[in-house]
Amino acid sequence: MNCPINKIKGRWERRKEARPQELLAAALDLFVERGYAATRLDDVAAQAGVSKGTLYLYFTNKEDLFKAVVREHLLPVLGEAEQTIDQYEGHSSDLLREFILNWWERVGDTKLSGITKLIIAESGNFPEVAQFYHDEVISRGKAMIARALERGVARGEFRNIDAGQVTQVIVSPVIMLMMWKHSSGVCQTEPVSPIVFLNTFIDLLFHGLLAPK
Amino acid sequence: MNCPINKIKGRWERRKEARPQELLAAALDLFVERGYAATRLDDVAAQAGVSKGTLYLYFTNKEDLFKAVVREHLLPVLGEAEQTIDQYEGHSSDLLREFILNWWERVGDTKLSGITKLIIAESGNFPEVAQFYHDEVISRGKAMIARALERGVARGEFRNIDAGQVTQVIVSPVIMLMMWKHSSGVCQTEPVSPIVFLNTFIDLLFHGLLAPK
Amino acid sequence: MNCPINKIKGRWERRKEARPQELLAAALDLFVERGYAATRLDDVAAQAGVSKGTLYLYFTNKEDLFKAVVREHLLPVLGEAEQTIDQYEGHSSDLLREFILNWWERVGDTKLSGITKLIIAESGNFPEVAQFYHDEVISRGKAMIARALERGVARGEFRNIDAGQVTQVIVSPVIMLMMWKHSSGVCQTEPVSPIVFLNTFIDLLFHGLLAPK
Amino acid sequence: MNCPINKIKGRWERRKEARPQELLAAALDLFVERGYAATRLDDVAAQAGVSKGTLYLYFTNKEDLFKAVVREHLLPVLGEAEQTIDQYEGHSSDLLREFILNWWERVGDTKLSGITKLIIAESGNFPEVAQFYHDEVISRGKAMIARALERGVARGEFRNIDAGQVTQVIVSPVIMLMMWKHSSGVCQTEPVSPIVFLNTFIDLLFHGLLAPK
DNA sequence: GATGAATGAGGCTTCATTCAT
DNA sequence: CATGAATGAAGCCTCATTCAT
Repeated sequence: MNCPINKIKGRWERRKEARPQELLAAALDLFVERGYAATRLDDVAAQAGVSKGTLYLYFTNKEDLFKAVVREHLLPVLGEAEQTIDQYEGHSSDLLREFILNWWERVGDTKLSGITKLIIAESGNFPEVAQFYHDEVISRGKAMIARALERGVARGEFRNIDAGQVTQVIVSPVIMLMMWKHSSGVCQTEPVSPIVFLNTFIDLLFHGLLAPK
Repeated sequence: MNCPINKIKGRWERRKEARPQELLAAALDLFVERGYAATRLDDVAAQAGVSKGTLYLYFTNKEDLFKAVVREHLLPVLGEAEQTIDQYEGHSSDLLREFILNWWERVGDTKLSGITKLIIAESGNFPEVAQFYHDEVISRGKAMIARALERGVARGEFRNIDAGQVTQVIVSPVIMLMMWKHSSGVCQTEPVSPIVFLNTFIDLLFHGLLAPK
Repeated sequence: MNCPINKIKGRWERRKEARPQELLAAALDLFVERGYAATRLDDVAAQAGVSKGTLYLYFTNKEDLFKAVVREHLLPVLGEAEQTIDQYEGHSSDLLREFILNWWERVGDTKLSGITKLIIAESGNFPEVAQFYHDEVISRGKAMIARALERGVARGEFRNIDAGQVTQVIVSPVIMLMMWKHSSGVCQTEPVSPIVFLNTFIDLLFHGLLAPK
Repeated sequence: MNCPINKIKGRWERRKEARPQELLAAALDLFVERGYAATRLDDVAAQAGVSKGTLYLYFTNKEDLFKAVVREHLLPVLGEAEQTIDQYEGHSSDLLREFILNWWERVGDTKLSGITKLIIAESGNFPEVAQFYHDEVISRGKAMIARALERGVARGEFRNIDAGQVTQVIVSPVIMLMMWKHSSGVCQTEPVSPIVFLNTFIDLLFHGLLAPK
């Protein structure tokens, strides 16, 4: 019952079911590190500890692998955020602050930020990937922010602004941070604390830069 | 005056000047359209109307070609901006507004914005390109903005903020716009007027989002 | 009677008979539809409703599977035809006509025609398959026709022709029809009724094309 | 003027222009020997004495290479045959005999017969190739024969037959011979003289098999 | 200077076969 | 008996770079 064979069998079965997860983890790492075009499927397989061919047992091709990575790692975060917003009860500026900081914590401060960078960087060269990402991630994300803004306006908490425009403004600092994080030193000389940066931004967003008269 | 060094330098400079603008223009177009890794030197040569071999007469390799594009098209803009800032005499908030809008006009609203995107997107895969760009463009650009901010603080026009942090805040909307522009519709559903976006941003930067009490 | 050999043989025969007809049927379908090299064993197993591994329990490899298909589906037809010829009692031209039409009905108008096409098309790339097919099918088939022709000559019903040559002539229309059938429209624009074609051929074979004087 | 350099130069320039022909010759050899799917472009290049990449300087891909082979080697033969038929002045049975024998001599007895075999064998797996071949070769070839038959009927030299049907009958022996030739021993034990076979066929076609009463 | 033919390493994908369970 | 996960050799195609002319 405790012989080596059982151990081996156990390990194998566990791996069999874990394969897709291992591959997705490896793929996420490499897509984030190198981008879409530059990650070689050979390397993904090697990093997952399997051979090239094994990868094709679980994913049709590179594009399918990428989509699976997004579905596995990014969509759940979106789902949770949607719930949070729908159930929020406090002031809309707090909702936005929480949303931004949460977004940073759950995505920006994670490998996942690399996916955002990848899309911005390479979607032009891979239209199908771009389309998929837009439909599954971008449009859902934008709708969430716009809803929060409209809520603030409706409750008289915000000036009467154009939700679409301000959505892009709100989006920009987090995206910027994600980019910087993955530009590995090209765009910043000394390390900047993302939290400090975001608070600076939110501060400006709500109180402005001008000195009080 | 007639020593060998002068002869060599003279020949090199003549050569440098003779480098066909067509090649640099074609390279800029394609780097911007497809990114660094994805532009084929074949296509650059073809678009410039010369043969692939000719390209190698003027540029050692792809990297050298890219550096030449940056030197030819981006560095002059930086030089002019530096002069403007040093000579400015008005309120620092006007200086910043002018700087941002000018940056948009001279770079963001131009093919050149594609270079910024390219660097952010791909510098991780090409360390030498990253190093070059940082040294020649990023560090110079950051220094400019920091100087303007410190001027504002010194003249009592701005709250006493951390110049380094705010530099990044100021940089973000223009970089965002440049990214969006080159994400070919993936990141925005309806077209956004960059000028409107920038004014929204500057507005928030100086007056904040909160409704007046 | 009880020696190991018998046990092995017994087991082997039981195994052989147990070889699922589904696998052979699926293999026939796919070999006919796609050819030898292009049928994937994955697909054969899937179409038979078993796993790929199961296929290897019954057949050593692709070649063995193909041989089994031939043995299962083609050899019985040959056997029956041999009997028919040996027992025939009428005019040799009727024998030939019946033979040709029967051949069409039992093979040509069936999936089995695809095997003939496959052999002609690909035997060059698979010498062992070619050898097997020649020994088991071709040589037996040719012997049959030659015997019928020699019978006709011996009985004074045919001109004194070279049986080997005429064998090939007789063979050609049926083989042609089988080819056409599997060239999926490439070699014929309008659909041709095989029966009409064969009768045209037999007509010409016995009466010639020239107008009667 | 006669130095080694000149010799080398001469050789190189000659090769440059001869490349496509060398590649087409190698491709024809290998397509004929192995079929479409089984010929590796590496081997084509190697047989032409160049590297893999060179092949892609002249042909977009495998399909394009195959089409070029057909255009280069097969279409000219068709053109000549069309002229011959249009200008013929003798008896239609002589025209047909000449056509068949000429077809054998110019195509069947040549490597080109392998193309016919390839198409019959593999067109089902490569629809685009099939379409091309049908449009460029099959339909033109059939039209030719039908025209010759209709001429014979119009001049009272032939019985009043269905041209379409008989076209297929006439086509069959040559196609059969081409197949046999490329079935390398699978379908025939002793070598058969094609000329003897064709004459046997034409004989039967015009005089029938039955012994004179 | 200019050309463009040639190279060959490298990436994606397929599939017959093996083998632990 | 049956499974299906895993392998890895092999094939198509791309493209930065070289070099004879």
